[in-house]
Amino acid sequence: MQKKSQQDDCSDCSVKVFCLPVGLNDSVVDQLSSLVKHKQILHKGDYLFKAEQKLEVLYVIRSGSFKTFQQIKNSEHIINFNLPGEVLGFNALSPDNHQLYAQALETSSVCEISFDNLLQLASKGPSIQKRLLALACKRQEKHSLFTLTSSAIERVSAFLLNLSSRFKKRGLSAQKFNLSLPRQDIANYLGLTNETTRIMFIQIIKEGAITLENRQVDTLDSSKLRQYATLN
Amino acid sequence: MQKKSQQDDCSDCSVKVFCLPVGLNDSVVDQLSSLVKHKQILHKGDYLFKAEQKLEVLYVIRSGSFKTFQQIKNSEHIINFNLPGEVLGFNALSPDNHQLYAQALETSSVCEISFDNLLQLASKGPSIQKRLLALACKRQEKHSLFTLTSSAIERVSAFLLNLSSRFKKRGLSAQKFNLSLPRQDIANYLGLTNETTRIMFIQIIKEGAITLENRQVDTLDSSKLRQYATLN
DNA sequence: CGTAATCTTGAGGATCTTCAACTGGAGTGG
DNA sequence: CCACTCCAGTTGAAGATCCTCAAGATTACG
Repeated sequence: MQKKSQQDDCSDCSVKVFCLPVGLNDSVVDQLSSLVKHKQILHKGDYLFKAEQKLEVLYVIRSGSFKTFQQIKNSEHIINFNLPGEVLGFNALSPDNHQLYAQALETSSVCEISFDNLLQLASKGPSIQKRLLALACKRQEKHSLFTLTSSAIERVSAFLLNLSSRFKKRGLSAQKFNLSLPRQDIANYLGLTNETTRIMFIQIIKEGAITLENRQVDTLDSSKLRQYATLN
Repeated sequence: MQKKSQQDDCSDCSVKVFCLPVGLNDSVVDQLSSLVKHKQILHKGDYLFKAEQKLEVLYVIRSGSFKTFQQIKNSEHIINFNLPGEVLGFNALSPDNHQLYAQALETSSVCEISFDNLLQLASKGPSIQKRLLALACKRQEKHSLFTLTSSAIERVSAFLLNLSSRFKKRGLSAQKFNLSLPRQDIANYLGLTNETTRIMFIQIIKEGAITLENRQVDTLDSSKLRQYATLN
């Protein structure tokens, strides 16, 4: 196998601290790195995969962001938003093909790992196996953010807090960040209409828990937000 | 290792067609079988595991039923109902301990498999590895049943259809089955109040889509139910 | 048989959605 | 540079859906 260039090496990747390699030792990471096909570029609106496709590769987001959604009778239901370092594709494991669509929210790049190769590698030791299982399980479910009975303001607050903490984990500001997704998509994700979502945003802004301009959140006050998020 | 008695052998187990061994060849199943500690009995209300406990074993339900739920501020939120053949415990993989409580709804029995031993076995081949990953992913998420914007009647109908198909898969009647769980729990699971849930049940019964006595569903008309479940 | 738990019922009200009209900015073509 | 369309976002009124609450009926179970 040909030696990859420096920039394509997992051990130098800027997202490696959230990505597959977390917790693996260097020699395993090197083997992993050799399996990775790097840097497919997608533009806003491009699909990374669609429902019904078979699982052949897992994708790791290297930059940008994606949304995953299911399509029911011409209406889409957004399942998740995904940020750099997150792994997409596990949902295709059972049943045997993708259940979701994954679409780029902005210009983004991904790494590809052939699923078969990954399983081969996993056979060699339980560490990567355990890591794979943990990733497969981690796929955030909404009930970790809010419950089916949460009110509109709880959902919006929980969403903002969740985004904030995920940006922070990535070394970005927890107070200032960009909502790369349209208001409509946020509402859809939260199970609300965009009108209701807007009213909640206004309320949150009035109370001084965030300031917002265009899609740019500034000065997020997480303690105030937490008050809203945990009324239930 | 001591030879297990006939009744404790996976290859003779009545739930093996839904359980871990699905799709594995006989020799792997034999190895798996030797790892399994059989038949812990739990009674109604007993906990199989609680949140914060560390993951040491996976459980397979052999008979009976369980509910899993999370506890937030003294109120429980039911995540799932589980039937024989289903595997419990994966939710403890990430982060490093159980996030949920699992409680028996009736007298039930489970098999235990040490997680470490299972990983050892998985190292020997990608088939069981893939099976494990698939199971970890399969844990039904509610968005496969209904969405956050589904109405009360859609949720109740979808719930009944889901139960029906799961019983059918287990060789039981899809038309007649027992709701082993109190109305309150159904409502909680669906994100509704028990009053609303009851009204929906009444409506469904009036339309002739099911008949119901105590907790016993008879003559479930799945095509009528499907009409309700897919209004969205 | 008695107590506790679960289920039932109905009135009133809060929350969220629906609908329809309006605003404003981005992109396009004259 | 201006008019035009298109799309996302904004706003408010009216109404549907679902929840809250409280009280009574029924069932489960020791």
